[in-house]
Amino acid sequence: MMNQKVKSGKKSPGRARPTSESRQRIIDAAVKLFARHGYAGTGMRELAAEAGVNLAMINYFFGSKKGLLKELLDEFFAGYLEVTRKQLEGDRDALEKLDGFIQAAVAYFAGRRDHLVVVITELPHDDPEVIDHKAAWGRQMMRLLGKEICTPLSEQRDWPVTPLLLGPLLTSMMASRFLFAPISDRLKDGAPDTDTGDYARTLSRIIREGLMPR
Amino acid sequence: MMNQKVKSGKKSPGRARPTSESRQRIIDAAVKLFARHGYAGTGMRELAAEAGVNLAMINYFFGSKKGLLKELLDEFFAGYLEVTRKQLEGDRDALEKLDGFIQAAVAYFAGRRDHLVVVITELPHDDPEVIDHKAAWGRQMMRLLGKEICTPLSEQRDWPVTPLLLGPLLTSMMASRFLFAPISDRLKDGAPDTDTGDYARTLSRIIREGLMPR
Amino acid sequence: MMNQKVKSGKKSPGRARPTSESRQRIIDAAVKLFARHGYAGTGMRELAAEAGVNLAMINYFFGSKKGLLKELLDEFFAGYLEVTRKQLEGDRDALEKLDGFIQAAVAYFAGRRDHLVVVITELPHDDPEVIDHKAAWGRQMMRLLGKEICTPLSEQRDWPVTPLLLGPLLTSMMASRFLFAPISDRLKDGAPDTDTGDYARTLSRIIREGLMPR
Amino acid sequence: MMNQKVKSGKKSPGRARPTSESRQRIIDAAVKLFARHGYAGTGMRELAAEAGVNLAMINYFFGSKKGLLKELLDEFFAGYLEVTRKQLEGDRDALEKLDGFIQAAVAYFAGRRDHLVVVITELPHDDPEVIDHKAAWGRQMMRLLGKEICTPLSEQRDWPVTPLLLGPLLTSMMASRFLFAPISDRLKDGAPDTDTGDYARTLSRIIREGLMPR
DNA sequence: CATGAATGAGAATTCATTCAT
DNA sequence: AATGAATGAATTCTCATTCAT
Repeated sequence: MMNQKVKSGKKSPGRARPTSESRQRIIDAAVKLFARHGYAGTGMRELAAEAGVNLAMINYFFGSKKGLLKELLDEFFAGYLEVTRKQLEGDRDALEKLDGFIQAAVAYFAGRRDHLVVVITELPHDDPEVIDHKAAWGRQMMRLLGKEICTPLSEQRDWPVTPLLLGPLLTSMMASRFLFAPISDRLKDGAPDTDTGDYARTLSRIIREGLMPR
Repeated sequence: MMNQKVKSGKKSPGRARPTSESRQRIIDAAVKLFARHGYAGTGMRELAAEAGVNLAMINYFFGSKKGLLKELLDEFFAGYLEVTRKQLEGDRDALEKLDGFIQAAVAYFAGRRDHLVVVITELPHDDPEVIDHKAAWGRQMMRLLGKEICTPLSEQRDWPVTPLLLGPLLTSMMASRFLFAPISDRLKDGAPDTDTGDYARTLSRIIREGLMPR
Repeated sequence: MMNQKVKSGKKSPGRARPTSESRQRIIDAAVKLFARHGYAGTGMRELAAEAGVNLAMINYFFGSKKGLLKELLDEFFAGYLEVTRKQLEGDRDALEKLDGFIQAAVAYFAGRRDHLVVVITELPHDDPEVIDHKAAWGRQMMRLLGKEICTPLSEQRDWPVTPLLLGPLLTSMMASRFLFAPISDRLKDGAPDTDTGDYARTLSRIIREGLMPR
Repeated sequence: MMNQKVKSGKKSPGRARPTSESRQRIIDAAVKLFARHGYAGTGMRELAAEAGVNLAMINYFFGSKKGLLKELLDEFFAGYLEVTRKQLEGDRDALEKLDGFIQAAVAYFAGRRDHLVVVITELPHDDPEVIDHKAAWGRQMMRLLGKEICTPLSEQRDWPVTPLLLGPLLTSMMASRFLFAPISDRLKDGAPDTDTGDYARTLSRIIREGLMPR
């Protein structure tokens, strides 16, 4: 009845894991295909084929398709939280922290576009098994944002911005470019992609100063 | 191969359509379920049951599941574009237009939360049959934004903001609250939802002035 | 429960029938499509579309899909039997009759290729409702062939040929060209079709003299 | 899109194939049912039940229902061509070859009545995916017949018989008995079947000498 | 680790038919 | 005579998963 393997993903320190090569190929294929066709829209046969791996291996390694999804989500969330923590904790000025966060997070997103898409498109779906993973992560993000950004800022400002607004808002803004990529690619007629650094800087500026220069 | 029904959706003025009642019930059920379990994650049986309609009627009216999806997307896009056009065209100041747009669009999103979720979560998926619909809509949005907002503003500002950045960005920002709703609901511990109008005003302010007061 | 129309096809003398034009269009479409995709392989939607007629009309006129098939079979059989009778009855020499029969039957087949294909491909299928039609017709053919051809010939020959062999054999021979048409067309590389009359004459000759000249 | 199984059918010598037993049972059931109700008229449920196999195994082994049909056709064609080649190649007299061919082919048909019926009734249907299989086979038959029978005979005779006529004609003649079997069975009132050998001899004689004795 | 076979449930779609208008 | 809506069963095919080897 129970999965016989299903190494629970967050045991050993760092990144150690037997990672039998096949395992990693499955993850890579999953990220790619889930991002393109969605989680539910991707079949395990297709996945196994893309990974060049026997179908049964997926369940062997991850217990189930959903286990694979959780693995991906956790991978992404762990990294995102780490990046956030690194930028927000410390004793810099709140606005500087925010700048640093945006730079680092955009870079993180840019390096994991497919992961990001999977995370975002699965966000609103209310699978009870999956939603816990997301909420647990969200709670930590909110706490950080509240403590390091919202509270300090609210003292200098006449209107409040809660972490429950700011968290989703920032994430959405930074993700927008990658979420809309398939459409943007069609519309930009061969024009080159903006540099990721520039993209982050623009976001930073908008967040801090708004669209109009002073 | 071709659907023999699928009345083309944009003939008569206003909202007239034979709308045999069943048809509408199917659409309503689809919006609801697609938003909760995703397009691919929703079965047609479940859909028919929710709509209280015979399974075969879905294909009878929409030709295919994908035809139904396109209908939903087009419905939403048409309304969104109309709202946008109404706010952006005219001879007001660009920033006033932007304010009006944000108010109206947030209100539009708030009234169609489920539609919105479907549209956003399907955005990055690259089904070739569906992507055209999205691109066609995107093109019109970009044109409007470029002409009415980006061009005027760029004259008063030293750094450029292209519609290809602004369109996705604004949409994502306004959508973020609704996209993250299932998670936010878990995290806000019974605190009441912010009023939609307040939400729009906050966004407006951030867009115009940034996070820091002057 | 019972079909409310279903005029039984062999009532009125000659060919009189209201034949509301739609009715004929349905028959024509059915012959064409049944010949190309088979009876079971043709859907009634496809059929209605090809005939330019509302789907429900088919059952209105013919009671059921099978009723339509029987109509086609009967049409063909009646004509075939008529042709056969005309050529075999009378007091000519048996071999002359056989010649006449082959000429007339090949001409009849050539004018109703699609009918022929439907009849032949449905021959071996054992639908109990349909098999009676075919058997009833077969019986009459056998009787004619036996009386007018086999019996006379057997007196002049040392080996017997029964109508149960000759009937299927002749029909198959004459039909072979039309049965294999889709393949032959691919293989003949643009060479023109043999004239139908020549085809009949060749068959006649083979039947009478065999492949070797004396 | 592509079947991942569908082992290509003509690798190893003789008849070897993994043939997991289920596979063969499916084939046997298909031949039987396709012959009785036609290809399109046979459902896969019915087929799986008859084979005593899980429904999904059919697609697992053959990719699709059509894949299964092609397998059957190819099986039959390969054997038929082999029989033909064995009888027609060599340096015997053309008429002797023809005799040998008829004996062997009738015997082959008699041993595979159901296969034969499937092949013949699918012949005139113009499914583009299937027609290639049939044409490829037909081409080889025609070439053999032309070289070994038609060309030699045409030198001794004043009227030509092309392989495009003779191929379909011979096949139809030999098949006629099996094609018409359900009807013939009804009409022969319990009389025993003619022996297959006698049937072949009669055909041979007709082909060589015609219906009249010298 | 890896594989091929197998399974039952479910997928989307189409079926022939009916019926009120 | 004709139509559009509706139905329940059946269609082919794919699903995620399991298991013996």
